[in-house]
Amino acid sequence: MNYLEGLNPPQQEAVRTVDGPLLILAGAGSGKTRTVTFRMAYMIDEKRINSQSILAVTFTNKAATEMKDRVKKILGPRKTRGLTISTFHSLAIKILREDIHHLGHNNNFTIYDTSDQMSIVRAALKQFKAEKKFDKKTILSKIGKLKNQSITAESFKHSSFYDPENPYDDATEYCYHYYQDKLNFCNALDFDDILFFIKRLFVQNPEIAQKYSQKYRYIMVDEYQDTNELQFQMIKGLTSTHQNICVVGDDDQSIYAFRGADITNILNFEKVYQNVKVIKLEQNYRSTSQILDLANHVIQKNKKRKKKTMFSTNDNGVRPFLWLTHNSEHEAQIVIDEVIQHQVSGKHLSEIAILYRSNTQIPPFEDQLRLNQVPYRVIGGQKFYEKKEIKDLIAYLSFIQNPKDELALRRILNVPHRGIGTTSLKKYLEKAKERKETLFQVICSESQSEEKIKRILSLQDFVSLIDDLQFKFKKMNLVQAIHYLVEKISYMDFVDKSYDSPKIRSRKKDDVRMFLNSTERFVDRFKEEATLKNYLEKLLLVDNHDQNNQNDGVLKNEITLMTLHSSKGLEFEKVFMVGVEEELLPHKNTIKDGSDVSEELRLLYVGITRAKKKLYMTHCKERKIYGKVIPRHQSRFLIDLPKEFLTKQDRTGFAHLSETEEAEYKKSFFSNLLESLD
DNA sequence: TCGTCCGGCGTTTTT
DNA sequence: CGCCGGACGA
Repeated sequence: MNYLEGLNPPQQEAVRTVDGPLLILAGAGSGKTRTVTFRMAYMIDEKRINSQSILAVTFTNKAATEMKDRVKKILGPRKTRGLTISTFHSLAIKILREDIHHLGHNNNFTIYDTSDQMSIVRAALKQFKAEKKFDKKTILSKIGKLKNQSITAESFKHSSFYDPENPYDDATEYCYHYYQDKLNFCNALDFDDILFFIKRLFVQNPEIAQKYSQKYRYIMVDEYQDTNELQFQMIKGLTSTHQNICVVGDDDQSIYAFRGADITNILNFEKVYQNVKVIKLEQNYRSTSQILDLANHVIQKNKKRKKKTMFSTNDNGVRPFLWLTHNSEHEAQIVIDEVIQHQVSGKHLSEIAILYRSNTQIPPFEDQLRLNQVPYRVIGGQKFYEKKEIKDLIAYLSFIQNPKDELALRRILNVPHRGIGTTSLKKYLEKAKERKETLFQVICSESQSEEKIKRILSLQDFVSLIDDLQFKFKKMNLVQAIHYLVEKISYMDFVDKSYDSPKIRSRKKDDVRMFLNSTERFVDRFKEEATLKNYLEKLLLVDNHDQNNQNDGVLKNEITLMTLHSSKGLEFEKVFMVGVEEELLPHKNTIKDGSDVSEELRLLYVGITRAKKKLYMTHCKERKIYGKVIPRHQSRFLIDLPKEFLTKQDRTGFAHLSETEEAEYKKSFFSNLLESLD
């Protein structure tokens, strides 16, 4: 097969450039995934490079899976075998499971998620006892940022990041120590640690970095503009024995600085590696030229960027709209009116997306969609494994796997209720601290007590339950063992007792069943690889976006609602970007004290470039914020825009319609009203 | 030990 | 306006 056919010259150049550092600046809709997957196929099939020495790194599992599927489609499963396409975190975990002992840690570690982190910081703050109240979220994000800068709890106080005048730094310093001690004690790592440990491993033992670098002779990184400092360091380590590094990205689509993404990684790539070849993919195959013109015009206001201008040979199309509406209800109403028009004209609803800056904008749209019985799907929101019931069961699994996992133990100790509440827990925790033992060790020895009081008896029951479970999980396969667990602790009965509303009860029990089903799917898929450890890892790293998406690639007839952030990488025929107004885009918190709003502008750019054929933006005259009506203004990014870029229409009256259209509209409005009264 | 009431606060998100 | 977390009472 000729892997260069059907590609434009810069795309071909990118495919052919296999050796040495390569930076592909791939603008929105420029056929990036196509180029990258063809490049891998070319390397394996044409250049006869062993697939085992090729590594592609992505951010999300979804992107990794997609890339794998696309390469498999080109090469077939046989030639694809051995190819590693992985997220940063999965790869890092794989390396740590093998080599973390060089840092004096146990490879049996557990991974703590955000809510685990929060409960540790909460406990730390309780012990810190300051007059002033500190916000645990702020502390946690400070700790995360420090880890990203390779600052340990010990080095914080002497680092340039520590400001003795700032009381928050004092609290952070205390909490960081408490937090990290707790993690160590529990044999746990948080998401930042996973990368931080890789860095330390590679720095302290360069021969290990070299080992992996020699294994992966050809490395590719997707969405490079989103990498943070530690991810950059990890790639540096992996390329310590060669320079075959291809990074792909678009600085104009960098929207994750708030979580540590460092745009200078892509801007400085040419300085870090020698003899970098730069290829720009500037032809857009996605949008009409009027949509693209608007996008180009908007983004050029950003000064710090790699210069690149997208062009297309597509149709002119329809000029994008900006609609002014009364309030958020009216905004939703006219958007959904348009959606219905699309629907009655017989077109597929999967062609439409509603994009917003903040999840708080969702309710009026959901109301309107339900009212009109338009099928829809909201992306994001609460993750499956964050639901209480699922967390309970996962805590059992974590504890069975890692008996040092104190958080898991605390979670399950009184679930279902065994009469071991916070008072007893506190007592045991203190004893554990005194004796330098784990919580479970204390509980075991307490249960040995001769006293035949209720508390001791239930402790004994608990200890023998855990004993039994550990045995069963060793002996049975995962599905049988988890079913046994749910039965043994009568978890369904516990759920029944926990909620009054029958509706919520059945929803929660469905969640549990869904969890059991997903275990079955996991075991079916991974067979003998389906260990408890692997399952826990998979659960935590699972992609928020594809949990509802176990369908077979057939698009459902429903519209999609999601944040601008989630929309990156996707495309739709029609896009409605709603709430394009000051304090929402740019968001309120980015406006204050002359801070940088360029990321907000890029967010607008990402939204615009999702649209293939039609783009509608909206803003309101006023909006209810936390129950209070506030006057609103259109986004600064769209003011002063020359007329030829955008059709601005006032939809609060009928001014945008001709007289006959107005009569038509009023007629249909009143007949709709009469219908709804039936 | 568990339920209820009140006060505070409120982005974006992956792993 | 609504959720979450802490305090306090049964």
